[in-house]
Amino acid sequence: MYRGRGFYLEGKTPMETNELEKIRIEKIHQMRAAGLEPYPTRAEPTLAIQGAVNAFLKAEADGGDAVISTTLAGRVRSLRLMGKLAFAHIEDGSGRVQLMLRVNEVGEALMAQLRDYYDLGDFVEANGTLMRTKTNEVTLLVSSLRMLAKAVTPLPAAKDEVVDGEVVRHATLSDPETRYRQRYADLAVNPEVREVFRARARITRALREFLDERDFIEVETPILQPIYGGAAAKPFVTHHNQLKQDLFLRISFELYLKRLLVGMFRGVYEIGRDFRNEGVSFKHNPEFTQLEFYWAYADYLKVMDLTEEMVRFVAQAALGTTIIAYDGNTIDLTKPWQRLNLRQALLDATGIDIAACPDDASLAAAMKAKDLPFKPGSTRGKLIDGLLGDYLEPTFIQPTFLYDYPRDISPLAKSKPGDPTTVERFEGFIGGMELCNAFTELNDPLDQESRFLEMGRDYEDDDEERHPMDEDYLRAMSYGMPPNGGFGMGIDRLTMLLTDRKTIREVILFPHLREREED
RNA sequence: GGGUGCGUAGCUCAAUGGUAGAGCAGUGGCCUUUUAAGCCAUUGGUUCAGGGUUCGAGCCCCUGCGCACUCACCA
Repeated sequence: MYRGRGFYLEGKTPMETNELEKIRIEKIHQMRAAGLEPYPTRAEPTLAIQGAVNAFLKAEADGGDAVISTTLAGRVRSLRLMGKLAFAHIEDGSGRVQLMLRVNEVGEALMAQLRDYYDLGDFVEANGTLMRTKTNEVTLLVSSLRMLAKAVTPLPAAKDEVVDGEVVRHATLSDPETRYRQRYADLAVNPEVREVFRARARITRALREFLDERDFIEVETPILQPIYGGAAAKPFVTHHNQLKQDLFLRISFELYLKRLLVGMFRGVYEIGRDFRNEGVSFKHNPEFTQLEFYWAYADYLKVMDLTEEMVRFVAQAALGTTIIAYDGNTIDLTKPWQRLNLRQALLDATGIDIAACPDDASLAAAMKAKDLPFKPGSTRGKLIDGLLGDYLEPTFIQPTFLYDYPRDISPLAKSKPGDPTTVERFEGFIGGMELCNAFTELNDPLDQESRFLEMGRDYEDDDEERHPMDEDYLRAMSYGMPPNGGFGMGIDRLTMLLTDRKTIREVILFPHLREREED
């Protein structure tokens, strides 16, 4: 449940501060009155917790009685006070360690501070020596302890139990709404959530490494664009006040990246955010991260090969394996991907031969004859796209390329020689989900111009998805663009696959949620 | 945007239309090796919001808000 929040300033009325928070705020005042600073400016841990524990384990393994003295910092995750003895666990993102405080080592005053001022969730710094307790747990025998940052609001986790080295959480924060709206609390309390985002970072790093090694250059192109393009999607609109100019948030990077091939880069790529003003779902967020690359002198077959290699490389680099589990399925990225011709795959799945239906009306008639649902008035390409989404995409659990797409939904792809209705384009699927989209890029400026004009006609009644004519892009292409293969992949979806998450919100730190009214 | 479901203490969850509860956290006491939470005691609620039905509503009805699932649109 959401509550409007307020600030607690001394002498003012606390607004919406709950009982637990009032107690902790009172402790802050008491600490300051006692000459203790609850938010000191600097911390000076000598090691990360896991580093210290590892050093201790290594010293043990070496058989020595080496005394490891260290200062560790972290968040208090458990606290057990027993008068003249106390135990706590602290955690810092690298690991966790137990603290033991004995009155004869730290003195009565510190034991009293611990009792009166310290709570779960506080950041603390402890100096001491590492040892093992009677129950054999690696523990810092504390000689001094101080507050680094007092937590006012209690973290929502209840209890952690360590079973065979695995941390089991009892009654942890699990409400998805709270987890997404307060991701900081989710991350603080659920280590497996942190691991998803660590994996995500390894994935993007591996993609860069893979492309950099092959002499692609990473570039950055405009997010604010006067003309949007490169995909069939509705844009977000914004406005530049001083220039009195409406601008769009980009829906793809494509048209800018290909301009760079005109400028004599052999291979360019960009990893960044796209924005699409459309519905949200388990695989759609209004802003999402995309990788696009364009590769001079390549075609869609070379791009297919590179895609296989790249996804395999990323899985190995990020997970240490090329065999992954997704939604109960085992997916083998080691093997070559299945490659299916779109026309043949649709014929097998639906009995409709799209080659025998060269226009909107004939395809709609064929679908009607088979009792397949469709949206009246759709173009041939949109009908095919619908069939693909309904009858093919969900069946592609194992890695699959579907290739040779209808021309009218692919205005930036090059026609297949000898086939005016088809372009050299493929999409890659894993886990029943579209992962990437690529084509042999159209580099004929005259053909490109007529495609823009066709799109303008087809989408006359549908302003928002209409591709506006990009004259500067045409000018760039008319200077000469090398033949090239282009590629786009959703990084969020790749991360879903590699971390076995079933919704895109689990792989986006701050997914878009509807704004709540604060009262 | 449509359909279905859900919303109770800080967290995880109970409660035939009849006094709103439990565990954990919090608070108090005892305790020098605890381990899910040492032991004992105990506080804590605008039941998402607003209407309605009823002697009586957490529960039934209506409206709104949010979330989840799903359909549509899309990557």
